Amino acid sequence: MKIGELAEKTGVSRDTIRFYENKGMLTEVTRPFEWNNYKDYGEENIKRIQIIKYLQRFSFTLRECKELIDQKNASPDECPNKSKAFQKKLSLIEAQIQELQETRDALIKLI
Amino acid sequence: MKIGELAEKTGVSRDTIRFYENKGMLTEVTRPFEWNNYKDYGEENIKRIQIIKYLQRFSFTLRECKELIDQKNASPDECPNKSKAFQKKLSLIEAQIQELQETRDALIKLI
DNA sequence: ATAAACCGTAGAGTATAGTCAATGGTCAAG
DNA sequence: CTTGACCATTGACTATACTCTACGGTTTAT
Repeated sequence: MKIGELAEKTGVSRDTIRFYENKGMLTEVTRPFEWNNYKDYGEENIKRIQIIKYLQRFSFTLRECKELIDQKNASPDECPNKSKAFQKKLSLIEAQIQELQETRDALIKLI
Repeated sequence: MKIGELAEKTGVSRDTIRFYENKGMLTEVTRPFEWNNYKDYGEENIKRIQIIKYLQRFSFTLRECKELIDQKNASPDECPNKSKAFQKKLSLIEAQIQELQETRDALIKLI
């Protein structure tokens, strides 16, 4: 699969794919042809990019996405650190909500 | 008032003061001495920096702080655009809360 | 055969709000 | 009179997640 096809299938730009690739977040990227230097992106990368997009919805950073992806590959039973990471992210989001609510209340008092 | 004194009185660093100055957020900065090139920061800047810190609590950006400060100088009756800006900021914060709450709920369902 | 569409790399730019380092000059205390 | 504390300027660096440009080579369609 060439980069354009992967871009189309995932809905992210070529540039973004190369960006992820440079960060070491993709897998099975080869250069199968001798007469050009085009790369081939394995099917697995469709799922990887979907996972990234999914995790980003919960405000995971790319660094965190990479950690989770790497861990998942390390242990076939997907769970232990994953749910810990989700719990942690949940706490963070709740703290942000709290802080914003306090700011909002202060603002309301002001107006 | 030299920069060090202003820094001490406001609790922000010299670097930050120079940063604000470059952004045109300070006033009455003169160079009253011929034998050195030390600057003199007018008393007014204490209040300016306090206003900036105050507005930042409500997540106003420096650009917005500058606009508000400039407007305030334009019209001695402080109110009209100011309260509009605060209303707008309030809506934004409430939208952020909303979004974070939705993310949180999605996360909770997931866990 | 040629133009459009694609591919690769490298490096710069975007936004925010500062912070840090280097350089050189100045002031105050002992 | 020298040491330490202060001042000014310039430019680079931080983090995040891309996006864009420039350059040159390749493939595909007409």
